[in-house]
Amino acid sequence: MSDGARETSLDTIQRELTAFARRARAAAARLHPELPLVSYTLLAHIDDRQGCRATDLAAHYLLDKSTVSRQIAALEKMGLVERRPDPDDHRVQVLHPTDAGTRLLASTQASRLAAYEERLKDWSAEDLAAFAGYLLRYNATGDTGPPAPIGESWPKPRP
Amino acid sequence: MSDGARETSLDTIQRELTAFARRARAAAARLHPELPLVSYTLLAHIDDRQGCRATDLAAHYLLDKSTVSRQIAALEKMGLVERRPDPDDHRVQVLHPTDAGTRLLASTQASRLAAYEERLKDWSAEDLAAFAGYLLRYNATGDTGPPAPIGESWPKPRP
DNA sequence: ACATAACCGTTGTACTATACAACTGAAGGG
DNA sequence: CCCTTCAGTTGTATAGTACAACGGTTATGT
Repeated sequence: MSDGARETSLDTIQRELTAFARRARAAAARLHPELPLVSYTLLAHIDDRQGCRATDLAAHYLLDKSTVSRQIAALEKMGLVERRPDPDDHRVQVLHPTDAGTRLLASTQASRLAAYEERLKDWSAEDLAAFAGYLLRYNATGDTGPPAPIGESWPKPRP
Repeated sequence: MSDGARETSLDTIQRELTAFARRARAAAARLHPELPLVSYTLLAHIDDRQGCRATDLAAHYLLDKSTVSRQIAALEKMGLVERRPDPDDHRVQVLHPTDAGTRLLASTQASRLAAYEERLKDWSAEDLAAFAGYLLRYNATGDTGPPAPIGESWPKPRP
């Protein structure tokens, strides 16, 4: 297969992922004016890994700690998460969703899922699985899940 | 029963696409501090469809016209696009990239492509093609949302 | 033919998300 | 004990965005 085909694929991937990114927020905002996209994402993560720290969130999403701090503050003010002191280390705050947070998250996820189902209703289960697999694979490269083992092409140290 | 599998795929797609969106901007900013993501995207579109109107951009990216107006103004101030009056309709401005815009876009696209190549170097050409195909299909499927402003069938031709 | 509607773009205002830098407070080592 | 490192907060600045109100332009209906 020619390099041209590979380049075309890369170009398409770049273009389409970017196009998606451009619309994701707007779509999310329309779908859930109550729980902004970022808050939703962080809340979902907190719920997923119960008891995570703000620093974990920052590392996972490549966000500045100040950004996370403010987002968490907002979530707390909305009564969706609570901070618990870590007895072992008084610097850290352990984050947990409140009942309200869990409930709101569930309902948000449900309607979000419904929107995706609507949008992807014509896709076969096989295509969905394959697409999901590619996305996972894509995001896994260069992700900050398990401490990056290898070269890590994106660390971007500040000069 | 395998509705569960379908739901899992949908959930993964939703989660991973969102994760991507979360990082796209940061990554783009690090990669090209000179040309912000949004400006880049709009400039690319203007270059792609030479002679498009601001309203086209707004419709395509689901942006408010005021947003596009300001972005265009910024691009113009940077000397990357120019507005030409449309003789047939004095309301519209026809947008064209300047030489500088074309050049900057080319260099930006090149290094962006290189970043993707680096990131996806382990993927086979077949996987890249399949992933690109899924993304195209995803983005091409009717844009959802309560507003559903206009028919907007999204032709999305690829050059 | 003209009033009215539809449309294109700009500007004023406000809000979210974000970064960077400076700071406080808490461990952890010499 | 200092000194460094780490977790989080706060001050400040900027991009990106939406919504609403507006001015100019074209299309439509009676």
